[in-house]
Amino acid sequence: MARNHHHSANSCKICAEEPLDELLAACRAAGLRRTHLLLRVLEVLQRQTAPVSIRELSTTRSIRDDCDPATLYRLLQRLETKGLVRRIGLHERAAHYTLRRGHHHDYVVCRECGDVALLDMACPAQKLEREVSRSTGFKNVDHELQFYGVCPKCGKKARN
Amino acid sequence: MARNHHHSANSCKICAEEPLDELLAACRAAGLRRTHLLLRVLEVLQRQTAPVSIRELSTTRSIRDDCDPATLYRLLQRLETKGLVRRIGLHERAAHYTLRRGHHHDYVVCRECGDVALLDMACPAQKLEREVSRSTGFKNVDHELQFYGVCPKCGKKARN
DNA sequence: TTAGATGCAAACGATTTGCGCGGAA
DNA sequence: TTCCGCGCAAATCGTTTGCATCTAA
Repeated sequence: MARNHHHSANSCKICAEEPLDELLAACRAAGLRRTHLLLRVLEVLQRQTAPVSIRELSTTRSIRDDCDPATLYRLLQRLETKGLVRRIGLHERAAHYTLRRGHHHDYVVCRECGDVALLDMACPAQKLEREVSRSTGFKNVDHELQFYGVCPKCGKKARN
Repeated sequence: MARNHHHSANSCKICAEEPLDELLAACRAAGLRRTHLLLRVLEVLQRQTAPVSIRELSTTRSIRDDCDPATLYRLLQRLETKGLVRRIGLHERAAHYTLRRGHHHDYVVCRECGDVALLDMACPAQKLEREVSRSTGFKNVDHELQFYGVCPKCGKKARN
């Protein structure tokens, strides 16, 4: 089961690409310092619609040179704590991160190659959060929904 | 963020507890051998409604003695490949497993202590699988839906 | 008898942590 | 000048793998 990570994710028609300035403003407001690494990471996350792993970040050209893994982990933890990125589990070994964009997104993940595509549809779970909270007593409920399947590319390979 | 794993999961009113015999029959049909470890693992999974991690399995009284972690991992991989258990990511470091019961289940996970509760409600994502397949070209689509929140116990602690 | 399971030990990959230094505010 | 963030190195944890041995079928 090789994981290629083409990231064919189509972009969302609703979420406009947030300018870097605004992201930085949000970071400052959250008490983060305007670091070289922060800048680079935001740039990458901004142009990526699919969730990105730390390994992928750390091998990105612009980041590769000046990047210690530990620092990267710490930065993304900070960003997540401040609510600026969302951490997502995709059944890969490694966690993945996305910017928190205008509205909630769900994903389809290929079981064969790990490719992730963004879903551009009304999320059916969001309206249930309240119901879940009511029925279980859990507070502050949000959710994570992923679909898993075999992407067209891998489907084709299998048929040969 | 300590993870306690009380597993307060309430049981599902619909899924009857499957007799061990039937489980074993299914395993045999899948080509698995009736091993000591297999028996023990099935027993534990059967009485647990919440997903269980391999660590939890390996520290269960009945399993602890005769259990090498590598063997346990391999067994659960086999069981998953054969479609007998479901592997679930819960934002914990470790994967969790449940028996594939009568019908699909979703879960609420406590962000503080990691406690997992079973949700006994109609799953809103199941009917979307076809739609996702159609709109993305992914085949053989299923899904995983988890809600995250703060469980009553942890909510109380925070208020003190 | 034989393919499938196991135990042990070692490798691996993702993530975390401690500590002393450097840079943004 | 003061913390926050950084780099480096080592530790930890979950998981995988190779290999010789064992055992259910």
